[in-house]
Amino acid sequence: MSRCSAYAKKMNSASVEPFSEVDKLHIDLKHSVEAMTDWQPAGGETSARHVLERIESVILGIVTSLSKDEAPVLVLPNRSSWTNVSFDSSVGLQMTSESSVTSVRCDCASSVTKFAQLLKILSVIYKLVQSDSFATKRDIFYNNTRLFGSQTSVDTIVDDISCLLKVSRRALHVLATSKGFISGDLCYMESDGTRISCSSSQAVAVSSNISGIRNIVSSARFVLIVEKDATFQRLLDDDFCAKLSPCIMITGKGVPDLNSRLMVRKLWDTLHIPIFALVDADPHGIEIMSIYKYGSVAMSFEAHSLTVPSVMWLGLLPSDLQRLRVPQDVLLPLTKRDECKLASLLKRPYLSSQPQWKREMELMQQTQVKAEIQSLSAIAPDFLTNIYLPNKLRYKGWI
DNA sequence: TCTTGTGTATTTTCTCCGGC
DNA sequence: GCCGGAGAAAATACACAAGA
Repeated sequence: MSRCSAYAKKMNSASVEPFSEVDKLHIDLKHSVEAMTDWQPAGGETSARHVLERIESVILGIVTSLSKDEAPVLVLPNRSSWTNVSFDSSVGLQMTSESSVTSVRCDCASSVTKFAQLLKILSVIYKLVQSDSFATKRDIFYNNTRLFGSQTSVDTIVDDISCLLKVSRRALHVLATSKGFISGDLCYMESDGTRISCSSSQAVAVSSNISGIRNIVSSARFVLIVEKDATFQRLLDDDFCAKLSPCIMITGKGVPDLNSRLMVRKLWDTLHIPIFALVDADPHGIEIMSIYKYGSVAMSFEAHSLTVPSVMWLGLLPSDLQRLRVPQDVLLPLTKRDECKLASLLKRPYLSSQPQWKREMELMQQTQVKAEIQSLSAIAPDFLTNIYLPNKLRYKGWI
């Protein structure tokens, strides 16, 4: 008997209520949220007045320095330093100190350009907030391409300003094009009143104004975060959401953009249903899943509105590769770079609260192999949709 | 000399565009 | 139509230069 039909037989003969484990998890999560007296949904938007006041206070500091005949300096918290970040199991990676800072001086040749760029973008943001209009980072770049040089510098400075003023990028009236897609048992209303239904066979682009979403209606029993668009499309083609159980699927197409992360957080705040991650069994897949669950260092100052610490790792687990006897020819050897990435992931502060994750990563280190989700099709073309995921959900195969 | 800051490289995903 | 390159969005790691 083939492995595929053996699993199918096991599924059919199972006496347990389908997905009762998912429902149990749902109840546990609801209770844990209710028990958290200090729990609050992702914060509301900072008022426009507030943002304008903070920009004015920065400008006032510069004017004061000039009036004293001193060179103005902008002190930015270092967004790439782990020394400014601490781990809180209920929030994820959070910027708690500003012991490491970057000083952008206007009297220093190496930072005078950045100083000018910061002031230019601050002035653009001030006008946008004042006029209640919005612009994309690309709009800002084309505003003065000679000054900015590349769009990368605009991206970095917008996030630096967001961190400096302690307000979200949305509150600065700066948008980024969403790259994520969502599908499944979900209806909601956009800020402009447009009613969106995600239940059709076509996926819906994740909104670029998540805070404006209201009237969310769903009878989904769980949310499935899918790392890659290719896997997402495959599950969509197989009608995974409708066939298996009412659910919501979302993909951020690789490293997730802010809107996809905000959308997952919005669904968690509203529905309190289990959220599972389906990623490649490689260091980058684990990193992507960690960004949804614990956040990133660079955006740790906004962790309270971006992370969902209840995210569970559903697959593809390194131990699944052995358990399912995935053919050796579809497994890939770990590269030197993968090994470095894995070693750095094992040092992350949140790993101490995830012993099962740690064991899986150590297993990857031992076996020296990685695998993509698509490698499951080597067992059977429909293995992922009809066997792997249903069994994982039925038999509590998440960690 | 050591620390800090900056720039580059690399990874993931996908889309778009031009050439063959 | 297919292929390759560029670009976009997100991330981290590392090398090198500058300043204290």
